[in-house]
Amino acid sequence: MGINERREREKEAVRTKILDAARALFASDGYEAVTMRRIARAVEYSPTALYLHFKDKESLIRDLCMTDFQFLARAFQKIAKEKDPLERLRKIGRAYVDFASEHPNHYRLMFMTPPLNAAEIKTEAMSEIHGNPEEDAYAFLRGTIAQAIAEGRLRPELKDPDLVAQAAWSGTHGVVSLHIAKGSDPWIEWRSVKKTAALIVDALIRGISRASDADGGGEKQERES
Amino acid sequence: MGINERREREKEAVRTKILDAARALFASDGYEAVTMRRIARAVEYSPTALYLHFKDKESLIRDLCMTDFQFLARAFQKIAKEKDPLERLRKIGRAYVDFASEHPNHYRLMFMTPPLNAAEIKTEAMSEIHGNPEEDAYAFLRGTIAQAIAEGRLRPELKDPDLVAQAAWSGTHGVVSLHIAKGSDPWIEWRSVKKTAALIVDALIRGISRASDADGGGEKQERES
DNA sequence: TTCCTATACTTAACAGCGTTAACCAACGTA
DNA sequence: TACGTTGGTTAACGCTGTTAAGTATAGGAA
Repeated sequence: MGINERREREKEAVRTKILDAARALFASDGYEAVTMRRIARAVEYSPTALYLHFKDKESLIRDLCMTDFQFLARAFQKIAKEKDPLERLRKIGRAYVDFASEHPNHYRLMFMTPPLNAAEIKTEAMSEIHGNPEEDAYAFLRGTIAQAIAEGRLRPELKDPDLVAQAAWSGTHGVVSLHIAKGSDPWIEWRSVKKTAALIVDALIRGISRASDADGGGEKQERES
Repeated sequence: MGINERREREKEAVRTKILDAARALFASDGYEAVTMRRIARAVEYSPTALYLHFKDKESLIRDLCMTDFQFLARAFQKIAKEKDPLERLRKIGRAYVDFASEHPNHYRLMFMTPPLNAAEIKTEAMSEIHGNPEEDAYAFLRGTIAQAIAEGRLRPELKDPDLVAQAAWSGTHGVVSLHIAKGSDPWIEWRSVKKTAALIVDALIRGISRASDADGGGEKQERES
């Protein structure tokens, strides 16, 4: 009965082939270049063939994102060995900024574009990932904050790990998304993403740390154009 | 010879009529509802008539934005009377978040959507606005930071007003843009924009303030769902 | 008054988009 | 050998931004 399995394998193969083509289009030609017809041309199928593998463009894109989210989560995993939660927080910030700088088109898709169907669907594939710090980048960040709170490293009024995690996330997201959206605006003398991100991460960590802790960290001054 | 002037007035009238219709569409039906044909239907002209008044959709949209930028700058003007730069900074943050919360569709257009023509054109109308704190919101923010630096309120290593201004901007932008783009993601237990923004603004101000100044501010704890 | 030209506008059309309906050919099964 | 399932196709619909070509009208000149 390996015959059905073989078919499923083949189907899965063209599925990932489609996803890879879409990803390549994103990376090379940017967001608006990714159309169903161009993806189809890239994989040498008719445009309608894509609909045998994905319900519509929206869900194709969402599938694309999901693997990218896991990619980011895996990047975070390399930081997991850092014991000190505040230092880990700083490294998370750096890894996040690196990811966004290296994959701006993916970043835009993942974090700057509201889903077309305002109410998103909870697929089962996602519920496995969700909450698991090894595959869910937000959970990893949240866990780091929770540890900092548990160890009494944060100011006493900061007791909600979600709130603090979202604030921290917002900091780095703000820097990178502003650059992606407005970085070509000639009216502003932009400073580099790296520098701005370093400043905001340092200031934020100082700002949420308990007084006795607030002087540490952020010591090394990076230089750049 | 008032005849040409009258014509020009009439032309200007339908021009603003078009812009108003587009703005209304944005506000009521959101970003992707704004199409040339729908604008045209709203003003009771043929779709192609819009091209007599705007080069293309891109520049129509940009014109729309420009008046919105000025609207934001005027909102900031109400804060100008606040003398203390750090307190003014806090109020800027609040006003910014309020603006974004009240006009999410405009916000998305203004700050979350990269321009189609990567290289933006410097129109003369813009060069009048640029740098003038009364019409340029960024200039107003930058000026506030510069004052704080001049008065010795910031940590000594923070000497570049653009860098600090961009970091501060990124903080609030991060919060609101994350909510606009991902606020309907059911996997995250979102905290309110207001609360998150208050936290990040307070923490940031604490984090960039000179040590002697860092304990002040951020005293009142707002409550909400 | 009559002709002419510039101007504001329209209709028709093009190419590309996401998506659906109808059709077709090949394969595994009975 | 006949049959239904499966993976693919072509044709088409209604939408998008935009251009080309045509039309009516208003103002100036004869």
